[in-house]
Amino acid sequence: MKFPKIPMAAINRLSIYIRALEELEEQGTKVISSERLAKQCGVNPAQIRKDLAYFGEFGVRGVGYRIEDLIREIKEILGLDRTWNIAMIGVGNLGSALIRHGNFIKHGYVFAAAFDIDPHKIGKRLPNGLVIHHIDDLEKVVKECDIHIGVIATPASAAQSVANQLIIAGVNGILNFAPAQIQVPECCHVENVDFTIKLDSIAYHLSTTGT
Amino acid sequence: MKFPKIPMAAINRLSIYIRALEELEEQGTKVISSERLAKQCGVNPAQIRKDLAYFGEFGVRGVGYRIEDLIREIKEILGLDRTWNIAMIGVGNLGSALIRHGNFIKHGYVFAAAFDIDPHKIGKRLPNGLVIHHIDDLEKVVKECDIHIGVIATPASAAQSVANQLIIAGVNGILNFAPAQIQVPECCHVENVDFTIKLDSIAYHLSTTGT
DNA sequence: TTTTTTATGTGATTTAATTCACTTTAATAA
DNA sequence: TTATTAAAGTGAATTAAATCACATAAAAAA
Ligand SMILES: NC(=O)c1ccc[n+]([C@@H]2O[C@H](COP(=O)([O-])OP(=O)(O)OC[C@H]3O[C@@H](n4cnc5c(N)ncnc54)[C@H](O)[C@@H]3O)[C@@H](O)[C@H]2O)c1
Ligand SMILES: NC(=O)c1ccc[n+]([C@@H]2O[C@H](COP(=O)([O-])OP(=O)(O)OC[C@H]3O[C@@H](n4cnc5c(N)ncnc54)[C@H](O)[C@@H]3O)[C@@H](O)[C@H]2O)c1
Repeated sequence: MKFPKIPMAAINRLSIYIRALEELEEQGTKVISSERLAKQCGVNPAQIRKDLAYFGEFGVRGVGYRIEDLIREIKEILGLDRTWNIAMIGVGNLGSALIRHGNFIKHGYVFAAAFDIDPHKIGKRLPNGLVIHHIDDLEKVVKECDIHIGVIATPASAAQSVANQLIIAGVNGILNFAPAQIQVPECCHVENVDFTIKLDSIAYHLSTTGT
Repeated sequence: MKFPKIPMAAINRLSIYIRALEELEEQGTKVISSERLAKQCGVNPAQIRKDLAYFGEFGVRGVGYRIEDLIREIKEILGLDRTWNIAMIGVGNLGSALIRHGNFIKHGYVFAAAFDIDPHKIGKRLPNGLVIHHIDDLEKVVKECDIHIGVIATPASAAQSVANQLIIAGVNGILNFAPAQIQVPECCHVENVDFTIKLDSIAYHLSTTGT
């Protein structure tokens, strides 16, 4: 494969493949074909082979993919052969639920610092041991804790200003839960999570195919 | 337009247009061109016109779109010209944060009932007044409360069984927060929310464009 | 060894989505 | 009333993504 531009959808599928492969590994399976993996992930087998082919040759013809190896390879492709330190901005309802959640650490994501603007919250210690910093200490703490990803869980009205502060602090990856379209420079990558868009899509389907 | 098959991406964009339009309406704007709306939403103007053209003609040539009318039209397209009653399954960390969250009601989504399997939680009253039911009462309560959408916020291990119960109860729209691939019949529409996939995508971008 | 089997890797094809570029229509100015 | 301007609507072109179908290579069987 020459100079392929890699579709974003392919990257997202790699995450899905990893989930399935890890489950299979737990069950003791050693090797799997693109056909069986495809069935488990609900995609086309050729899709899996092509997605992987963007990055190299990881299978054995006539045999399939060695699961242990493939997991390692995909993790390396995605940059998951390390841990990522995350800053949580906005320790409210959602922010604290996310920090409390144990699943992120399993995937190598570590909440390394938490920030808020509410004076009642600053200095408080969370169940997992983190102390809540003032948002104005962001740049300092980001450097100290080697943070590369920021999660925005503030009200929408604060989202853009928080994003600006993150970028000044040198954070180039942002996961935004606020229902606001934030503007960032080219160097920064933003992923938005908006549950209401998903609900809207469900409502559409229910409405069009008899309630 | 004859018999267009509507791309799923178009439906999701309609939600984004609504958000922007509602913001504009609050600011007192009455009319907007596809060009200005496109800039605000970060898409191509022709995209907006084509997305809308799947459903009819809503603009005025030479003028633009009357915001109030367009909001109403899009809401009707998406089936948002009504309220939707939702059941929350799994009132843990995430489930209770979602129920507590005030933004859903603004969009017409009402948490009408909550369910869990933990005996300590059954019968407890949530801040918003809902009583937590046992999951085995799902079918009965779904009927009583006219619920059409189910949100799964249980551990992944329970997700498939919960989905089965929802479908038996006649719920055909599911928003699934558990990191599990659930199997449902044709008639049921599932949307998955998986934050770690978004984080993986951020990790990939940070890794490829020098950390 | 040689043959058969199996499943990857990939160029070619098909399908889908997006964008362009032009036509149409409404409003405004001359 | 007529010309001009602005922006929606849309068929055509482009671009991107997904799938097919077969050549290729490894392993197993003969
Ligand atoms: N809670 C949910 O289930 C849910 C669901 C979907 C979307 N969201 C979105 O997630 C965001 C957070 O929701 P929530 O329910 O946790 O809200 P919340 O009000 O409980 O928490 C927001 C927190 O952000 C803090 N904050 C405000 N401005 C800040 C700033 N400039 N810097 C740092 N911290 C700041 C507040 O002090 C508060 O602690 C909102 O944008 C909401 O729309 C939440
Ligand atoms: N909390 C988060 O921030 C977060 C983030 C991403 C994904 N998730 C996912 O969301 C789900 C919920 O996460 P959580 O942190 O709220 O977990 P949690 O353990 O706090 O809550 C799960 C709840 O589900 C209930 N439950 C278990 N089996 C059930 C069943 N069969 N029927 C009804 N209720 C049942 C449990 O009693 C518990 O109250 C998990 O799958 C998790 O992976 C959570």
